[in-house]
Amino acid sequence: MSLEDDILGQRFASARAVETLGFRPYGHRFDFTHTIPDALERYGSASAEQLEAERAEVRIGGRVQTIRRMGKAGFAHLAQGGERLQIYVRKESVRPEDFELFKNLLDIGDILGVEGYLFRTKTGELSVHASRLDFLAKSLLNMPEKWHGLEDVETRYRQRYLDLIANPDVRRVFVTRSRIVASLRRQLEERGFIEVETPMMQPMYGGAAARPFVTHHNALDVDLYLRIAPELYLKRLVVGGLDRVYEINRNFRNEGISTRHNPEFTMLEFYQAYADYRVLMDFSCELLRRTALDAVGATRLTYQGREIDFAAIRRLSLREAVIEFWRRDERPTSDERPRLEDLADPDWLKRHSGAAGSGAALVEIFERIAEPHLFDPIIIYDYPLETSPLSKSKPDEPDFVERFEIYAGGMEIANAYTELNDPQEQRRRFEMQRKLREGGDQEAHQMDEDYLRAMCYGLPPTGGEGIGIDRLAMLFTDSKSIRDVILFPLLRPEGPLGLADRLKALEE
RNA sequence: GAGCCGGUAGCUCAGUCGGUAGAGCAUCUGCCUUUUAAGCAGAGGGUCCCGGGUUCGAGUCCCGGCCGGCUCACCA
Repeated sequence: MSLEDDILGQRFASARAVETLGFRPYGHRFDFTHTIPDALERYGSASAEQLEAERAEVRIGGRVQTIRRMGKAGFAHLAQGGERLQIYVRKESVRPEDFELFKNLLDIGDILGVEGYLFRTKTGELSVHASRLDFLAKSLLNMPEKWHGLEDVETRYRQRYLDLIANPDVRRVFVTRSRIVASLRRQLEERGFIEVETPMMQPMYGGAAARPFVTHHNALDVDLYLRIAPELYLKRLVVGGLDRVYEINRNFRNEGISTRHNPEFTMLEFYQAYADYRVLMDFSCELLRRTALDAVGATRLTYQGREIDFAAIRRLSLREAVIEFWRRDERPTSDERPRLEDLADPDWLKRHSGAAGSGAALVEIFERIAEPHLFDPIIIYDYPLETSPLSKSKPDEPDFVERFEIYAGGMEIANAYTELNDPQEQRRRFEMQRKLREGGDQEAHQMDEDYLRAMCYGLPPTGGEGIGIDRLAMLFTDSKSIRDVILFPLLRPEGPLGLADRLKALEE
């Protein structure tokens, strides 16, 4: 018999004994007067004398975190909402069954309700002087160690609930993530955007360059793709007159997993009719500035040891960025810093990149030369048309489109453009993509005639933008890995645990 | 997909040159009415990730596999 079976058996026996004492081992309801954070907020600064005078009666509930038993009395900490409050259980102050419960049957991890009055101990800690205990739930398995918490990364991801119990910082990360999303929603709502939900299962995937997950619908007998982006559906809605529309939801891309990539990730996409990418640049800066304030209370923050400031976002064209970040020592050749004319010269581009087209080469060079250095938040604008099949071209530079990306912490966090709204031009772009696809580019955009049809009815001039919520959460919580801001990141499935059999054996 | 690193008690970790498997917390028994990483005395608990191999002998060395992390590639 392993130790864990031993513990499971002990705890199961303890749950039965709790029942024999007259408690329910798994309670139904507990009417508390304060959450633990509320109680600390309300009474955290009250002096011992004030507490004694007021003798505030409270009922609190939470998970038992520590127990210190001393013969005829003892202390425990209850944890709730990321905070903890001490309780003091004295034999002569509670019912006999309460003390029996506390003395012999309570385990770390159990959920307990306590009624009593607030006081301060000798050492000054706010505590509940218990008059009555309620048993609310038994914990049958050992909790992680109290001092070091749970460090095993795999267990933290697979059993996130344990991570949340044992590591208070983890809770803060996900609270911050929630604040980010709430702030973005609030700002968009304030500007008259409405939130919608568009299909996650799509007969044709588009709106980004990525490989999709495929699934199958039995009744219709059709293959469907999990969406790689909601873009084409949101723009159909703009055609339908939803001039300001947004969606915050999951995208799925069947690609590698890394510290910056999870196969499912959350994206905000919003579309504003009658706006262009210049309007979105200004809006983005304000959006990020206020999200930072709402999420962490400041626009300056530290990411991986370096300060970044969301109130001061630089703007640089893609070509300017290549020139600015050009470094001879990172090049295999001894070329001098290029001039703008070089970046327009197909021969020069061919010499410096293996990519097929001039546009792809320019982007490849940018990603190699400049991207790693984009740590401070920065807007990079004017991308080659070739790599942007859904963006509107620049009137004075037909090989470039009105598109920008925002980088911060060395990561791309947003992508935006003036939407292409000319159906003939869109058809030609799709045909260009089809040629790339026939040339072996699996991620090239598919011809989407249904989308073309919508555009034929007339898409107003529109600016659209996508912001990666997970990466924003990484920046605002100083997380190195995207898995630390996703509650249940994708892992290979575990084998059978055998827990059902062990529980069954206990019952027999 | 490639390279590097890791997997030992429920948790956090030691384990020397290949020679009987260790500590703290947690658990169990006893004592203890203001403790707080409570304390004191005692006890139990191991598929050393899995499978082969070398060896008189493997947690330790070799090979294969599984799972995870990091870096790179792809991508956002």
